[in-house]
Amino acid sequence: MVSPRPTILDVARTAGVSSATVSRVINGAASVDKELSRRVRAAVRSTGYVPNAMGRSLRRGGTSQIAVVAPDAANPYFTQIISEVERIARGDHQSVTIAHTEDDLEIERECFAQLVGRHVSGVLLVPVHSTLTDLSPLTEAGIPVVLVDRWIEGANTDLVATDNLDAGRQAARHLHERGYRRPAVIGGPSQLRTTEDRVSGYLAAWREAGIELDETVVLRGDLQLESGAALMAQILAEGDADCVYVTNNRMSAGAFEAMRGRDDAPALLATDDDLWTRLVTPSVSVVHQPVRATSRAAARMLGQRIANPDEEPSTTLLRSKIIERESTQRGRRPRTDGSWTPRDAGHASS
Amino acid sequence: MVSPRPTILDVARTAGVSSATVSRVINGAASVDKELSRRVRAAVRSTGYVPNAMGRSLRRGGTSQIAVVAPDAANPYFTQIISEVERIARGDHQSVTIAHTEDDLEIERECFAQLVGRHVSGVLLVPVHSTLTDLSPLTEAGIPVVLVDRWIEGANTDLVATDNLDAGRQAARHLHERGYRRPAVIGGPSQLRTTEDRVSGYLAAWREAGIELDETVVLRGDLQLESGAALMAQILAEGDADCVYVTNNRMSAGAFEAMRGRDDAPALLATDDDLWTRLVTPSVSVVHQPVRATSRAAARMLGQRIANPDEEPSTTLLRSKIIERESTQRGRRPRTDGSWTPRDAGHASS
DNA sequence: CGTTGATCAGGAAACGTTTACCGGCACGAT
DNA sequence: ATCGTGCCGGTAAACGTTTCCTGATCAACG
Repeated sequence: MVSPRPTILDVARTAGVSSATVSRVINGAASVDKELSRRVRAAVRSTGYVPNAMGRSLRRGGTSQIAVVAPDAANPYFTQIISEVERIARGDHQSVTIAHTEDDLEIERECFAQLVGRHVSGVLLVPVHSTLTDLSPLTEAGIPVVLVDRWIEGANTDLVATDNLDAGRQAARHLHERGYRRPAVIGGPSQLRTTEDRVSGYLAAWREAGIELDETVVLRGDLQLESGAALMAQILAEGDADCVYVTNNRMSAGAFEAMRGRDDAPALLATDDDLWTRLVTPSVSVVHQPVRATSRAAARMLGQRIANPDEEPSTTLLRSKIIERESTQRGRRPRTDGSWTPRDAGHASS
Repeated sequence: MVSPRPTILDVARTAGVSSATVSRVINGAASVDKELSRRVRAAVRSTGYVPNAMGRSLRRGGTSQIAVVAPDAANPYFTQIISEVERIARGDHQSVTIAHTEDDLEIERECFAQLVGRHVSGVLLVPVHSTLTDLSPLTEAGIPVVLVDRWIEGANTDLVATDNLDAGRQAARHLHERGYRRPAVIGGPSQLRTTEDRVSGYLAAWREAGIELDETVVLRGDLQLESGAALMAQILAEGDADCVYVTNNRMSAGAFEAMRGRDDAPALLATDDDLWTRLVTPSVSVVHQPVRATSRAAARMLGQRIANPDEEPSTTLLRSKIIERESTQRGRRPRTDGSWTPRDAGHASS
């Protein structure tokens, strides 16, 4: 049905030269006679030849593929990393492959083996677990790894992440400065270092500000929207807190939803500058994670680590920043000016 | 620095057998003596052998990689397709590579050539352009292609998309049933078939309902948020329309933003069930595109097309559905119950 | 006991490319 | 005129795997 694809030999025959010359013309390495070069290029066009990447990689001893491995496609870093790393990869004639580990160590392990077998030139990794993820298959195979967002115990590879401890401190300071004094916080699973650091920083900053805290101010969810809603409902029911910091984006949305229509709601400080936070009423103040900058830094770092494998691994921490909106302002009544009403259709004339 | 990776020959030597036997054990095809098989497996473990995918693909004459090609990572289909196709790919021991065309025909062309060279086993494609995208490099190389979301003129490949004409009609009917009579619509660039079909369906349904329309009811934006905001501002300034249908998600958010704080705003019917539409006040009725179902159908279809390349291409159209919220309800006053106020911090005791 | 058939392991070729090596040719210098 | 040098093109090997084909061993059957 489909004619067999032309190989370099077909091109060579058509141009009346050897395969070596064709290769030289294609890769532009050595100098080739003008006339021959012209004939070769013509033959490439006329045969529709496209170099076989498998043969090439086999001979060259390495692919030019960069792998991006993340727990899931919903991870906010994922698409950002993808577009950043693609930009860099395209310039370097590399391609990008991806894999999702679905937060499963076994899948992650298997995935590493595949990447080793495929001789990828580098890996951007958001690991599943801080202690149980085992990088050694990759590192022993000499594959450069850059960790993104999550740290791995004892790994000496590059790391690019946000300074979550600092993010938590900034959150606490922001709320304290605005006069709030009875904080609560919705954290993630205690093994997850990112959210845990945010919680720690938050608590530390409140204590430094002279506020006594008992352990009941920390509630832990599973990062999903529903869990944020449930925990916020609990906070509302207890009625103790006057401000709540939510440490991830999905739970932030849930928390906001649980507060709708409540007059006695505490101030809300959410995480991630997602679209909804500026569209809702009242608009929601957020701790903005520098995802774009992080992704870009990670992609760059991998690029230079591939070019230069034997340098010392480095750690880059990027700072979050607070975007202040209405939800943490004192005494604001956004409901009187922040919403609109669909015009009554009855007024319409046809 | 890094020890060379073991090859199948190292394993063979260690186990005292030939490379052929090792290959047979690994691939589990032919039957091998129990004892030898045991020795081979032991040797694989002790050497840390991982098969070289390049050698394998070269010999087998094909990789097991599925490519996903989309204009940009922000495309709502992108992450959905990724996770669906990955699920299928993993079961089939395939991996997934991606490429973004950045809405650039030249990049898309180059990308196709790469995929041909890499002998990918199939491509899921959201094409850049309905008429200018040229699939022939892929099809001539015998690579199965499934188009997602966007149609290509004259291509006889599989297509999975949403029925946009129907989506537009549903939008019009929804608004008409609720008593609105002076419609407007914010469309995309007229070459973009998806939004254009929605606009056409919308206009057709209004006309069928006996409403006279002139051409001024259609405004065209560039799909970005800012453009939606600008066009909605224009509609508000003219004050003619009593309801507005916005044909893509980004412009929908912009349109909503432009309506905030306006008492005389028309009803809003947006596109895509994004998170913000249910969190804002008033919540926004939407035409929900079945992205998940579409992605899943596309991934399945590619799977079976790879398994079975010579069947007739098919077209699958999935229906949208309307999710009714507050923004298209008559006479609703959501501002009185849809928003909340951060508690005044002054009330707090330390 | 001999022959046939089945089963299974090994040798070697093949996939398509790059590149080390070699040889030939042209040109310049002595 | 002859030799040396340098440039450039071709030949062939090599990358690591799979698989065809062959040969050997063994069992069963005539």
